[in-house]
Amino acid sequence: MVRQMQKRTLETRARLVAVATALVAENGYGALRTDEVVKRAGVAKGTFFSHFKDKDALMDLLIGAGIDTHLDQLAKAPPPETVEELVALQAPLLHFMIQERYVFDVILRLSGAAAVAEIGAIATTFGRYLDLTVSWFEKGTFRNDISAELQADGMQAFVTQAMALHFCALHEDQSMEARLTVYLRAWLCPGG
Amino acid sequence: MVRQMQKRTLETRARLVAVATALVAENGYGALRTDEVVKRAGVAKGTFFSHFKDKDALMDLLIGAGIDTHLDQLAKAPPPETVEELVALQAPLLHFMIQERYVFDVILRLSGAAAVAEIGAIATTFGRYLDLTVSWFEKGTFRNDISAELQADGMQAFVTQAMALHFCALHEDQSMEARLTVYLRAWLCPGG
Amino acid sequence: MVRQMQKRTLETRARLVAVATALVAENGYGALRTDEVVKRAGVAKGTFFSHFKDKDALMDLLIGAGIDTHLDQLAKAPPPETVEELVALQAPLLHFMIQERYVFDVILRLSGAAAVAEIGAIATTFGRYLDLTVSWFEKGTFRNDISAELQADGMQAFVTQAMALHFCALHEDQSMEARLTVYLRAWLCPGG
Amino acid sequence: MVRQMQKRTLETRARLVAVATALVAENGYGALRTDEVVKRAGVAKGTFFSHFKDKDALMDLLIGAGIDTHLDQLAKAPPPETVEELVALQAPLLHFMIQERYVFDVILRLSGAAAVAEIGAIATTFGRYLDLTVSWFEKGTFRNDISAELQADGMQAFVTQAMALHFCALHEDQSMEARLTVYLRAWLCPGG
DNA sequence: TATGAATGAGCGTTCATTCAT
DNA sequence: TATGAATGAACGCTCATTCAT
Repeated sequence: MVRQMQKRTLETRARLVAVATALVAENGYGALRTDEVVKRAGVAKGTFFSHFKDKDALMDLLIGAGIDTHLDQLAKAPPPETVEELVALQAPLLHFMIQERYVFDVILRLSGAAAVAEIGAIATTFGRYLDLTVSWFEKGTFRNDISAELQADGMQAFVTQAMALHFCALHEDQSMEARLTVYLRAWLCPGG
Repeated sequence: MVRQMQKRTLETRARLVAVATALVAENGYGALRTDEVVKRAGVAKGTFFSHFKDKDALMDLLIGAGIDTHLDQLAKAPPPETVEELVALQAPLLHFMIQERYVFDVILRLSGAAAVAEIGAIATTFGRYLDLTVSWFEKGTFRNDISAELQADGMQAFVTQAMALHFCALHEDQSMEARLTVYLRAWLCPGG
Repeated sequence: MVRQMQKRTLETRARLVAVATALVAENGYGALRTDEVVKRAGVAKGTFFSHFKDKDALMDLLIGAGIDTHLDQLAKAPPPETVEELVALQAPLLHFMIQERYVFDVILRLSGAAAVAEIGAIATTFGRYLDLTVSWFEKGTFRNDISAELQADGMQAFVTQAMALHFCALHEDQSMEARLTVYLRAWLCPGG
Repeated sequence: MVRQMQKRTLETRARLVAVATALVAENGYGALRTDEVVKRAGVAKGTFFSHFKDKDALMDLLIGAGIDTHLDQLAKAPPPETVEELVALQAPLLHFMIQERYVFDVILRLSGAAAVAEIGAIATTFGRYLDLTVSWFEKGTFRNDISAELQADGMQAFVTQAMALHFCALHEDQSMEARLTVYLRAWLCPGG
């Protein structure tokens, strides 16, 4: 049985997260420094590392929370019925993920947990993301020759590709949304 | 007119590459340290950086060469005519790219050049890779509703996705090849 | 009147000592960590420090007990009558003290109490050690030009020197016993 | 062949040592902080650690230099001919070594090199100290029944003992010099 | 080109000890 | 007594990159 965390523990952890969130808002994710978090939170360095295995664990939490907020919006909206709606609905989330190269890199690294024991916020949230999109495809609005899961999986692949190309100088001619639209049309409306 | 490189320069560069290749063979790409390279090559630290812009430039060269070797094999083979052939043909290359998480990360980072001026070996080789696969799809063996370029682009997306899931503990049930086969069938043979 | 310690208190303390003893047997004195002790004893960190002023107090107890066990043997034996007997009799104790560099360092630090109030197990035991050796010299078997106390004091100095050289790479040619024998012969049998 | 250090290297090292020496003069050995040394010397942290394996290596150098300075004085003086002269001559050195408990501890730890490869300044200087005292005893002023080396060795043991007791509350009644005098008389003038 | 000492900012670690509950 | 989260001040380390010679 997992021991219940004490109130003080939760408070300290919350303060660390709050401070980190504020610092990210000020300077971005890539500029976050553990020393600054610790200093502003008024806790000892050792306390930070008794709450988070390392800085990445904190980044995982922060970015995971950011993704989750966007997923909450997606979950509220009615299931998209066209490729354009699919793209438009997901656009805010995707822009969150590519706001900084650093953020995108962290997500690429942590979205697939290397070990089951290491499933963190981002990996969890990507599970939720996938579930949500599967539910969209289960309406049967798009392809019927393949499962909803596969449609969702494929969309994930194209979303990643579109985001990756966003950081590529050779593909500046098109917006990420335009690129994704082309991909998804070919993926979800073949022959259409 | 570009000044012809001097013999000694070429020799030094060749020695650095040879040493790096040997070290990679011993300890893998991720464990390569510039310190070790220069030490074993018998040159100074600065010499390394007068031959390579940065460590990534060397990695780009080494990994790019590895990819190119595999592409040579692909180019020799007749264009694949089924999804199974597509997967089987590319499998060696893909396994090269996922031999180490570090290698996969470098490829993800460098396959799309961040700036036009930074097109290196990996980016070049990925261009070649794309051209080659486009030529396969130009045979018209697969989809006719979308361009060969788009088919190749999509395959790229699925290949990346399949490789990424290779590093994910939650997806150890299926081999990369199996995963890719499912993807490509859905992508290249919709309704089939 | 000193309040009788409660049963639970004594049990907790005994458990802490027992656990620490076991851990020392497993990993040595230098590797003992309070974290491990309290974890295995199933008590809180603070409990440890309500039983022992600091970690040194526990080490003092543990090592002091080890020394005492050896002193019991020395006390049982008849007073040594030659330098060889002196060395042979004390050898087990000395080897206990140099089993680990860490142990030797703790003994050096605690054998002379820094403050009268801080006389602990090791300091006490060293007092007993000195008394015992004084009693040997009071037999008059060795020097008669100086007091038994001084003879014992000097032996202490040579014992310490011999032990210290044990940790010195430059003196690996001779065993501690051989070194000590030479010293004591010169100290206790001058001109002999 | 050991490569000749470059001028700049020597300068940097000298600056580090000079700064450390100054800081020690201000606050004592125990209060020396690597961060402060680095900061005041105007060099990078990494530079410090490329010159000294760790902080102990610097302390070894500093304290070793201090001891050496005193040894220079001892070397200049004529060989002592009485126990009183022996004590008086060495007194400044001994007081240097017990000026701080921290210093004495470092000396105890480093005076006997644990490995031949680790022979540092203090261990070297102790070798010199021993050689010097051996030369005193070679005059034949004291004992003739044992070698000069053994006389020197024994003096070392008593010197250590006398210094150790200096930090011991139970022996505050006598000065270190008085204690040492008693010891050396018994050691060097037996029967006298 | 070649040299290699120096850079440098940040991360992670240590672990005995304290103190509010 | 017992609890255990928090403390805290260093230290050591990393290692690709730069720059004066």
